Amino acid sequence: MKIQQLRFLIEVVDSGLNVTLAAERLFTSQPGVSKQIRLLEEEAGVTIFERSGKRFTGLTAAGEAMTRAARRVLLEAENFKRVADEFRDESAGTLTVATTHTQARYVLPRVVAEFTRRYPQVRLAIREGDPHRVVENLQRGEADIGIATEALASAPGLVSLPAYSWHHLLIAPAGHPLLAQDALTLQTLASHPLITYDPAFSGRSRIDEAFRRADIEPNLVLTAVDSDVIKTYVSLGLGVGIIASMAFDSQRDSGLVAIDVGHLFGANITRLALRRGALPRRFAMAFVELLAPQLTPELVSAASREGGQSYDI
Amino acid sequence: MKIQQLRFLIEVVDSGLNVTLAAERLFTSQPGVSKQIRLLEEEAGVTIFERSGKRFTGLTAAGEAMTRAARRVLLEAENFKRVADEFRDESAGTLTVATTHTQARYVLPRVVAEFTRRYPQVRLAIREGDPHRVVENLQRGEADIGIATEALASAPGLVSLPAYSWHHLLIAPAGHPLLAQDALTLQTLASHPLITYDPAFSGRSRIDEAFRRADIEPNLVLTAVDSDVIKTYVSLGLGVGIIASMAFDSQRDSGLVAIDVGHLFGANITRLALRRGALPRRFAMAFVELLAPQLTPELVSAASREGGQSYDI
DNA sequence: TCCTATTACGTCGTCCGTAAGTATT
DNA sequence: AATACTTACGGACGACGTAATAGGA
Repeated sequence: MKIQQLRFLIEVVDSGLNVTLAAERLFTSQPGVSKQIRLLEEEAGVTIFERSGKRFTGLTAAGEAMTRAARRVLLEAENFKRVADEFRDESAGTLTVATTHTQARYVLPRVVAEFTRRYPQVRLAIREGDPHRVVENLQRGEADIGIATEALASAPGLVSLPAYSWHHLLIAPAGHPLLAQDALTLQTLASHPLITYDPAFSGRSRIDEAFRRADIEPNLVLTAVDSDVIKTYVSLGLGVGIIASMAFDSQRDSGLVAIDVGHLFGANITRLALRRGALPRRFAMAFVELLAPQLTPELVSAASREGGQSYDI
Repeated sequence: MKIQQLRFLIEVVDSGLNVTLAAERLFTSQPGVSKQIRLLEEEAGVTIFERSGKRFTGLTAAGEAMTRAARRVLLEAENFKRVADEFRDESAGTLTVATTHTQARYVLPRVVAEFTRRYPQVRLAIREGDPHRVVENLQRGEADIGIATEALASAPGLVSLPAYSWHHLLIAPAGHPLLAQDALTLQTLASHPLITYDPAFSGRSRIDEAFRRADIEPNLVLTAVDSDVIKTYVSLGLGVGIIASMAFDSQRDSGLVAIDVGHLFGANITRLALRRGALPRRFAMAFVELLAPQLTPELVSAASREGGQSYDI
């Protein structure tokens, strides 16, 4: 049994049982993959793939279990290499962070600034996408760290930790009548045209939930991925905006006034996720600590190892 | 990086940094091992072994961490094979149980009888030794299951579960004055010549502890590994014996009388141990369940995966 | 008929074993 | 001087790529 055979096996499974596609992704020849799969099956004495003639049509029960076991082996093999990398050059390498627009635009800049100062040799890549994209990036091992408010907590194969808590702000042009209100309610809010985030972004679920629970239909005139877009249209008088607290800067956003509406929509927890079982490199843990000081390297290291879902044979 | 290189690395470390010995144990040539180690170091770009000239004198910090990581890879590789074995032939294979004399002689026979009836295809091997030997067998992967009353709970690299509880018996020839005593005390006991287990066996630690706490010096005239030896000498009138409750059978041991002295020495818990992270085969779990019905396969399977000690780089 | 996996075959790499060399105790 | 690792070299196996073949959709 060779590591590469396991790699082939996993790639075939992840390519939807298409050996040709798997071979392309592995930058090798299709017959080579085919043969190694066969050799693996012979050595194990077990049929991994259900075949109808020459097509792979599914995984046998053995194949399911062996795929899971193979993933573990590969994960540990990656970790081995990562340990070596760590010692070869403590402070060089690549750190890929998958996150959403709001985080990338308003939260990460100060973290990135400090990080690149401390680790000038680390190539930092930020992948922006919606929360499900973030999850996917992590699951595939294409990103080391994921940061998002949605989708991370329950994703299989990942561990997530709370990074920080925030709430929503209402923004409106200076002088807007809503700003003079004493106790703002959802009812009042619903009587104005609203601009906020796209579904699945930046705590939008909390907003929907609050209105639904109150059985009020908000008047959403525009939704955006991007807080800047929201602010722009609010400035133009198209409506009042609801944005994440960290997206507002009273200096930069002069002309707009923000008031706290945390009491209406509750607190949001932005979480940080890692692939379960994948040991983060030291500089990755440093990045995490810069983002959320309570997440010490020890804590993050322990979390990455914790709770491997037990798999039965 | 190849699995075999990791195997070589671990064997060299476990051979006390002696490459020649490692090569012998691996049934291969010494230069081959030497070369693969070197290749591994080159590929990783890291020095694993400290050398003084041509001798290996120690592990570098990187070597320590990489050794730990390599062990994990190998453990998962073994698990992969075990999964394959499980499916190739659900009910064939080898089960090695490491245990102490008392367990092997008095507890396991009924378990083994039932097990071999249910799994006639499984080759069952019982390795007898003192508790530290049991631990060693497990740690080296030479045994699948360890059963002992001592040493298992705190052993690194193992997980242990309580199997059953027992207590000590006092045995004496029929008619012995001690048997007529109403409330037996340590003090009374100490006034007779005693025969019991060797240190580190069958709850001997509890016996020592009880006497030490009462600040009484017992008169140990003979110690043995083996309850049968103890019974023999008790029959000969050399003294009174203290043995494990499961070692006495009033039928077979006629001529001897036993009384419970659990109130003097407390309860002993015989534990069952597995190598941490090593997935037991189904028949191994069946063996465990026969021994201790409360240890269900689900529970054992979960335990084997639990609490991987986190390792830092 | 197209697509996909297997079979066949030649080449290159690499792993392993033997033998000689060199450094350390 | 003995022991232990490294270097050198030759042989054999194995992995991979190309080309041809067979089996399904």
